[in-house]
Amino acid sequence: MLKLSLSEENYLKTIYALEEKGEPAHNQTIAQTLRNTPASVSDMLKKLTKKGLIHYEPYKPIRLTSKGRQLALSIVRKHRLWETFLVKCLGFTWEEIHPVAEQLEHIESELLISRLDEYLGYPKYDPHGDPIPSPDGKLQPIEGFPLSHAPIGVELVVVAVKNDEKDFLSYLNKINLSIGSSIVIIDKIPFDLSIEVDINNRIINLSHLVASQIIVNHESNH
Amino acid sequence: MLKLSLSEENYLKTIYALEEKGEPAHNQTIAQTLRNTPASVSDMLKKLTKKGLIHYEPYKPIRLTSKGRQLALSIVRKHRLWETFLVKCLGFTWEEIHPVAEQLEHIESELLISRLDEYLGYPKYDPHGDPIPSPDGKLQPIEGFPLSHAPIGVELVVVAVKNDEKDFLSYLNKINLSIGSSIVIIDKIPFDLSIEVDINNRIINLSHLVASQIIVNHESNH
DNA sequence: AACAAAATTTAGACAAAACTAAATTTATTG
DNA sequence: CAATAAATTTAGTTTTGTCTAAATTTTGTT
Ligand SMILES: [Mn+2]
Ligand SMILES: [Mn+2]
Ligand SMILES: [Mn+2]
Ligand SMILES: [Mn+2]
Repeated sequence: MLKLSLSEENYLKTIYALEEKGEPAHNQTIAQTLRNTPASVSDMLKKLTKKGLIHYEPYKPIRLTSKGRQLALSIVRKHRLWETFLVKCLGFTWEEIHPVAEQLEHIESELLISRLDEYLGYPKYDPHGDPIPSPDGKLQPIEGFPLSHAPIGVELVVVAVKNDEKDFLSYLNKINLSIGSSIVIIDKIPFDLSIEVDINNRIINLSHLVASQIIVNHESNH
Repeated sequence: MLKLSLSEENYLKTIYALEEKGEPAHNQTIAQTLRNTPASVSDMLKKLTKKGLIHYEPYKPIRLTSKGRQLALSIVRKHRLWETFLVKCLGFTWEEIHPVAEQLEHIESELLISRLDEYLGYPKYDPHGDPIPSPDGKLQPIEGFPLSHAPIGVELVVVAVKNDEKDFLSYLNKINLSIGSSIVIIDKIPFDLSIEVDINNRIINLSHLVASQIIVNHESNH
């Protein structure tokens, strides 16, 4: 199977992540995510095209080919399995794991990943609630909806968060919110779209921005 | 602390390994180990000198500075902790671990390594019997001597092997020899310096080359 | 000590992945 | 529908780490 460089892997993963979020993958978006210049991105896009990993027509949004998606998914699988390992085995907190998993995801060993998967008990979701792709690249979509769109007065369970940034996750720690937490919306404030919620019998106000990145459901996925 | 590239780390580790084996680190030796040309090695040695990591005078053997040794030891520490993890947690055999640890040793995270160390119960030796440097670069030397130099008729314990090559380790698997195995030398054959040994009540002949790379002691280190 | 052989360094080139600045293409809008 | 503005590509550099071929230094041998 095609061997990719570290950079190529990071580009593929970025394009996949945009696709997953439903955002069109434009040069600029990729450049911002990777903190590269658009000129560098142009160069790499040509290279990935030549390798058959993306569909690329200048100025049009970039799409992964099925081979490209397959490779991207295998990197995402590794990322999420390592994140799970860091939390379940090594006692990392969810805001500490992303930068380490960014490195570990590039380790190349089929055996390592299948053994890690087994060791962890074949987890379906990572510590942020994101689905872990199976070895053949299938993934179980998250069942849920943003807390910002949930009804008042109903008991909800947090199943995922849609943001890996340290500041966001530390804030959730501070208000004692994690995957599996129960939440009830007490009130909605029309003025700024913030909501008042009950988390572990403590009432707090969550901004719309925060609430929109917390995915909840009526029962746990796990 | 000084940040090293992947290549720089591999050069430092190679120089350290030669030093550990007592072989003078000449350009050629380093080139062979890393499968690079002597010209490339010359270039890198200049760079490492400028960074204060080696003592380098053209044509003289290369020695690590104390800063260089410190960095090399931290890579060795990571390598050996990961090897231990692969065997103890993921069920790898000792001939499978080296290439994977070669990749994992470059992951940069203090927290990751200290947590891994803790998770493994602060092991003193890796699966090949090599000592694992402490966080401050101290290492507990192996107590033992080569099987080729051991006396006849005495019960011995295997404490280490001085060769990581797959072929060598697979052979040891085949004859059921591992760290902790009991061995008694039954006879020595002067003609080719091979020895007849009893391993788990099976008598076999070991060549001098093999016996010289098996380190034994009168009792286990572990 | 002189000379051949071996080891090492130097010179010059190259590929990968980034950059800046300039040119070009596409999008927006008055 | 021009004409700006924005996005993207192209051209030309740079850095890192490698290579080959040639020059140089050291070592070993008569
Ligand atoms: Mn992550
Ligand atoms: Mn995650
Ligand atoms: Mn090893
Ligand atoms: Mn080892």
